[in-house]
Amino acid sequence: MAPDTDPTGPRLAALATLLADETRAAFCLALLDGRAWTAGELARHARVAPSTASEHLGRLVAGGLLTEERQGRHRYLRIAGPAVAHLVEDLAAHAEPSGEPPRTLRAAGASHALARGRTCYDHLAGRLGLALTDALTDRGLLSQDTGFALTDRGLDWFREQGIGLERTGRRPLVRPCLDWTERKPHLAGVAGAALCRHLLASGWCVRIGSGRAVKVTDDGELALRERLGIDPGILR
Amino acid sequence: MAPDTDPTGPRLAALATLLADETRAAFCLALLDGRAWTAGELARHARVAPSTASEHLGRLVAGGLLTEERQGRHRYLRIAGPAVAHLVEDLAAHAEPSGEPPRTLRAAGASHALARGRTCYDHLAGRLGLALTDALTDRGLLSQDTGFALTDRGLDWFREQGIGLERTGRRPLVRPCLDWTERKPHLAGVAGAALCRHLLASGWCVRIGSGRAVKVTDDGELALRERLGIDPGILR
DNA sequence: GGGACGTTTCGGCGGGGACCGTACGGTGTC
DNA sequence: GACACCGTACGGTCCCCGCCGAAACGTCCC
Repeated sequence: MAPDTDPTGPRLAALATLLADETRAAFCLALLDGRAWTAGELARHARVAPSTASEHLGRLVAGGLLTEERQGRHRYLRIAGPAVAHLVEDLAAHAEPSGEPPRTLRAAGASHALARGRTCYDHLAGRLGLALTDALTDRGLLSQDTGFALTDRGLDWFREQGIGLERTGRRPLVRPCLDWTERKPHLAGVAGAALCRHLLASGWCVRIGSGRAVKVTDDGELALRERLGIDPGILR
Repeated sequence: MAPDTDPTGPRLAALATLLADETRAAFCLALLDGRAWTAGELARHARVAPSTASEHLGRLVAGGLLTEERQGRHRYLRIAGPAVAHLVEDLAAHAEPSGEPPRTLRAAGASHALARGRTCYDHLAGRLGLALTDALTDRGLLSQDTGFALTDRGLDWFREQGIGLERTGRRPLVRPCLDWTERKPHLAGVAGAALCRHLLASGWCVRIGSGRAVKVTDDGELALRERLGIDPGILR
């Protein structure tokens, strides 16, 4: 029996409290695009007064979920790290009951772009992320039969493509990420982040507007078909 | 940019709210032993009035985190499933700042037993869980180099031991679980649960008292040394 | 310097929820 | 049937916290 003075309960509750508010949850979800937002942008996004946002952001930073960077009169905020991003993603995946179609046209348009491809903190998700993951799996570079791991041939492939896989700290090389639109896992972890950086750096995909949506370029369609046999039609 | 009417935020907040209370968090952590507790037991454990516990349990059940089973005048409660257990574990792991030694002697004694071996919902954790995971890894049955997956030899080993690995639904065959005492991942998922069941059924380990602590029996020490080369000294 | 802008601090309001005690219904036991 | 026991419904209290507006501070630009 756990001792009644187990400090884990209060700490778990404190952590959950940070995400237990609609405004703070909206902040964290928005920041899942992996980039830095200003306090004002977040306030407008969540439709609350700047003063309200300021308080919330103070708590999220104090709680270690976000980090801040002051530049002049701006306060830039981002998710504190991959572990936090993973946590929020995981929680969001559990919160989503099932496939529920969006209602408004604008939401439908936005969610269509997001469903096609987007960043999920530092890796790719949406149909694009899934297509990459499936292609790696089909070609025997990634094994999902008995877990989730790169094969030896997969390691070679990353090396051939010139995609470095420097392991930093305790972060896993690969990790499945189950996001809340697709219901299948896609590639995350060090390799997922490296692959995302590589596609963006090569100009194979680009960000759309200011959000987390991304789209594959013409060069990208060619490269992905050549190197991974991905049918461009899937990505549209 | 995510639409402002994205329903994910409110749902995420609602889910987090369920764990954002010390009493409810204590309930969920206690139930992580994987067994059913009565409402009264949980109330005493968390030091709240029965009526208070009843309200909390109602919310947790309504929110899908717990399931209930009525038997006579008792109300038995358990974690709703592996996904929920995983979620709570994950959150608890993030909530724990770092290795902080317990203060009271009773807590030290209890946490010592828990550190040696315990169930983590349906698989084994603590030094025992870690020793099993490490042994499987050292013998090339489990690969952690490029992800987390059973090897072909690992699949054979489970078969030889007569441990069935029936996959149910979408649950992964293996999954790393990072709990909050050890800082290294141990084996979870279908295989982790099957291994735990096998050890308990074979009498190689038994539960201590009414909690989630387990200890290895003499038979178990022999079997684990023979089959996985585990030094019994590690488990003490 | 002046003015626009981003952000923070503070006071105050309002609502939700965590808690308890009490009373009550259902269940098992003598 | 009387009694202990487990769980629940209800009323009431208290406190926390999410929100805003107003005012102030710092920064950037002209």
